[in-house]
Amino acid sequence: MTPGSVLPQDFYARDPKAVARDLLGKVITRGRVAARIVEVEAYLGERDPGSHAFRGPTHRNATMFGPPGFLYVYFTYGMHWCANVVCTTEGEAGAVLLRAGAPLSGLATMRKRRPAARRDLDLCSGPAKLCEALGITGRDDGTDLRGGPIRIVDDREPAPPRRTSPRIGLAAGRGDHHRWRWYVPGDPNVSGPKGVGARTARRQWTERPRAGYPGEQRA
DNA sequence: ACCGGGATGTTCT
DNA sequence: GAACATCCCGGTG
Repeated sequence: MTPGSVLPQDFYARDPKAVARDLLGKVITRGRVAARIVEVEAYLGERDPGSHAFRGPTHRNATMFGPPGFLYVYFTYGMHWCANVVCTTEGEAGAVLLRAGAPLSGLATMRKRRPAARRDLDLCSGPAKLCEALGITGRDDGTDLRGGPIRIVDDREPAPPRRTSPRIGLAAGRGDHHRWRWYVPGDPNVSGPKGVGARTARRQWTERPRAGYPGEQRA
């Protein structure tokens, strides 16, 4: 993997939907562990019923209201961490949820952190899995993505193919109809809806592999 | 393969 | 007391 350049703050100081789209294909790193981002979701802040910031600032979502280019990490379902990238400007709470990645390097470390993963395909194929593989916890909330332990870099690979879909896991009426999820079609690490109709829905959302995209992993 | 349900604790009603 | 931006395991076909 080429070294790559850290994404500048300007990259994050935009509408979360634009940031989400442009984050596909970028690389998140922690030490020697790295994954290519293949699935994200945009959350628009106080005007988005699906966002943690919908009801204004709280202790939990404070980082979202800070400057762009920082990591917002939250705890959910009593046992999982999820990581977001803070967008727009200080005082606004736009963010992008990192939902899945394709393992690039440090796979041995990932496997150690995620003993439940039976295949490499299970290492980063979900928001909480990605956090666990990269060792992201609440301690990393509020850290700078340009200079902290966790960084997002552009390794100058060509932009991957992109698709959109409704966001996953939102209750009805929480903005679940907006197509604010972006993913790389055909990448097997992309997470999908669980439960009834998963197979049909997954086909609809993930579709078929396209031209071989660098970093795309077939395990 | 495809489901169904349990785990587990913080946040907000 | 309910909801929750989830994951994993074990049952069944």
